[in-house]
Amino acid sequence: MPTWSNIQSTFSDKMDFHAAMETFAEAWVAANTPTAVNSTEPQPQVGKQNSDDLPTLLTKEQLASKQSPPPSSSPSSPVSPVQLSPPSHAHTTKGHSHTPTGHTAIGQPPVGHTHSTTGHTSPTTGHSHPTTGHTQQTTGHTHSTTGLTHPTAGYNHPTSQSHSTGGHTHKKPDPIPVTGHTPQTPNPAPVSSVTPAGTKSLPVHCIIEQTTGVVTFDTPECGSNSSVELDSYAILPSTTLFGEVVRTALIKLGYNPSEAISAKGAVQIKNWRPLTFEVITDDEKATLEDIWGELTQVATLRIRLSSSSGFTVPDTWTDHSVRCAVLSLLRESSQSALAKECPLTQSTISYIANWKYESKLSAEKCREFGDWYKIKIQHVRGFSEDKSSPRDTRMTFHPEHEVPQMRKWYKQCKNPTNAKLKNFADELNKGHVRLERPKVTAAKVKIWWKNERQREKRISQKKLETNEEDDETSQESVQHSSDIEKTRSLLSCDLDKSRSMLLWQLDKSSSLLGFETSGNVSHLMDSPGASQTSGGDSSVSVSHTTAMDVDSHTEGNVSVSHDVASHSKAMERVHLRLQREDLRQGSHDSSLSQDVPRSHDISELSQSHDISELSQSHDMSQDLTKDTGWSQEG
DNA sequence: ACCCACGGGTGGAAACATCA
DNA sequence: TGATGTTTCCACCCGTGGGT
Repeated sequence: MPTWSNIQSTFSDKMDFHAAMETFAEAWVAANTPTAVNSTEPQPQVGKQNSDDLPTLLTKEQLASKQSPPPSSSPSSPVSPVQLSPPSHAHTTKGHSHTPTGHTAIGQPPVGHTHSTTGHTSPTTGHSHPTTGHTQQTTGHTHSTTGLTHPTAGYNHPTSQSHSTGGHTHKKPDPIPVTGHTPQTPNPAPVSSVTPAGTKSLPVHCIIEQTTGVVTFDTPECGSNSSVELDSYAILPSTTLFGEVVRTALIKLGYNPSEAISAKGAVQIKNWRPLTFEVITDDEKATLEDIWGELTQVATLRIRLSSSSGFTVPDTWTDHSVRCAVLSLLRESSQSALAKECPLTQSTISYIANWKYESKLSAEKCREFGDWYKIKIQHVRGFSEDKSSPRDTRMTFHPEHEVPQMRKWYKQCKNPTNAKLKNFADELNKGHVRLERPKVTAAKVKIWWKNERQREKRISQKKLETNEEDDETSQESVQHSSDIEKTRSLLSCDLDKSRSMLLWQLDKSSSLLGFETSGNVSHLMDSPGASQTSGGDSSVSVSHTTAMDVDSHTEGNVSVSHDVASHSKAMERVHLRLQREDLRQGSHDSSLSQDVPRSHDISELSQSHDISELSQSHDMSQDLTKDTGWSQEG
């Protein structure tokens, strides 16, 4: 029987371990996020060995095998299945290509798992690009969990599913008509799901590539300067117009509309040469169902994006080209600023940015815009050097190019020294953004840091308030002591989830590597207090896990090996995401936070396995996962 | 006492969404 | 499409606390 360290070392030889953990993380988030597509699924038993089995990710192959055998030996795409995250993630999976052949399951997203993490700003700090920021609100959270359920919440059991996601409903209707946010329905569909309205959804296997050159599929060579940045599934309504599939899929996968401007799609059957949409059909009214309906098992939607700006001036300006130009311009300019320059009003631009513009722009307006755009493009350099133009005296940081970087720095150092601030300012000034904007000074950066601290504080206060409100409404009559009891119970529940999730991961990892996985959970599950934590509705039925080299656990002090600790890092991200989802859905578990104050630095705690510190100082929904195998003891 | 750094509070402009 | 409401965020003022 291999030890855990053996497993990991072997594992790391074959693939990027953390990439795999990321993948698990993504999948788990998907599994815990209720969506229509998810809920319409009866949790198919694909890949399920026995009723006690742990959750199984639905792989491309599995998906295909549901109705037909998998396409022989060659995978439908040459890309690493580990690649999951959209580019806007802070984390990128680019370059994680050490995937052992034949182990595609590990990296596969669950069917329909679409990222909702565009730009990944926190819900409250969700400041982002003018267009993307809004896009997040409207297009986010389109996870689907077909074939994937919570590890602890009763695998593949509908009621358990509701336990894991109970009460988490999307309050905000998705304005984009293709998201599949539909109410639950008990009617299952084997591959495609069916909404109550009768609209089927189809899982579309998407491979997103960034290309430095011209976006085209015309020549075989043109793929040589492309790099795959995402390999995932998007669940799209079958009624989606085929011509809209690329944009819709991109939005579903967490990209913002402006990125779709330059995108080009092609359909690839198995590993054949991709067929561009124009080759496939001229019918503008053709829907996804018409084209894709019978091909879900074998077809892949390859989407190429241009890493450059991507919008080329058309000969004749149409409603569509104006929209594309506007979206392109909004990458570098705010709506208001653009409205001041161009013939469109800010409100029109706002509607375009959100793709809400119902009526077409008049030909006259399009021409007017086109004329302006040509001049704008011609003088683009002149604009940047026009120092005389009355610019806003307020320092603004570019929401796409600067703020994310600053946030990264902020996370690393919340109270930087003056020297560091100066460095940050210098770094920012090196960026192309500062060619057109006033230079950043250390003082400005300092103010930003200060405001960021305030923002952070405000956010946690808001969270706290939200939780307290929830608590008031739901637990008015509950005595304090019982609150504590409940807290403990919930705590334990989450701990069980965390522990089981980890075990599941380990199990999955080892089974992928061909290790025996029928051993006992020994250390973790048998640890003192482990059994009592699983009380209530969250009974953990982990019947097989990987025996591993984990240090023994003692009450009040968890000393998990570093290997496991490194797992927990990945799990942190899962829980952070889950928490963000919870926040958005306004269904945070109140009782936890009531008794458990927060810590502002997760990473600090992730280093520490001291139970008291953990239990006292953290938002449990994030951090319970950090210490697997731990049980709450007062 | 003075300096410095920081947090709290807040004004007001920018950015954005929505209404009529 | 202009007007208006809301949210976000930069920047400033002021009080406080630590160090010298």
